[in-house]
Amino acid sequence: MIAPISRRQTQRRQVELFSSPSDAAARALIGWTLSVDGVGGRIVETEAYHRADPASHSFAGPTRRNAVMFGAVGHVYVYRSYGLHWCLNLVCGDGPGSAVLIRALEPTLGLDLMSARRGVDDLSRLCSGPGKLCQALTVTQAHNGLRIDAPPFALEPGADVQVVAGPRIGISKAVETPWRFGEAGSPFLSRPFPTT
DNA sequence: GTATGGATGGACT
DNA sequence: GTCCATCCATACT
Repeated sequence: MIAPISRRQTQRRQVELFSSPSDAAARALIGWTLSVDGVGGRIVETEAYHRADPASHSFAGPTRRNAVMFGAVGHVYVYRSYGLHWCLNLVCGDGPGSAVLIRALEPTLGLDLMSARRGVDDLSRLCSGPGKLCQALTVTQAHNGLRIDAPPFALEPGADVQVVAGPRIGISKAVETPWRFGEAGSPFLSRPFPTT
């Protein structure tokens, strides 16, 4: 059993993470534990976006919808997708307009609550997609702009894991930029990574 | 003012 | 594999 790291250590690692370029941050986030009101799990899949990226919401400059992306790092940007689902991003990067989309979690905290919210028992389908994990953690527009290092959110570093990269999902521009990251072999991904 | 399309998920064939 | 539910920022007219 590994001793829990100190709060100070956690803060130091968060600051380092938030200020990294979004692709490095997206890769580094794999293995961290994210929770909302004590419910959540290990991050196993992310995608990076940044200001000069045609696939990014921030590409066209600041708007009311994406304003959080141009604000302070360490805050969450929540947006509605296809009029139906919510997607959770962590603002982080070496310049304004960068963020990391949290795409999948390995459920570890509050399993019963997440199952009930999702109406699904299968752990591998509980948080295996950006819209699913928001439903499981009850993340909505109301969370847009909140800090990820303060309640109801919590973000804790985890052990290093083997990370694989691939093309991002569901975008029509910059399709080949390999800025989707995931834990190698995890059964909790939204989709498998292409085998290279 | 109207048109459009997207960082999706689930139900269905 | 296909289809559809249904919101909102943006790009037009």
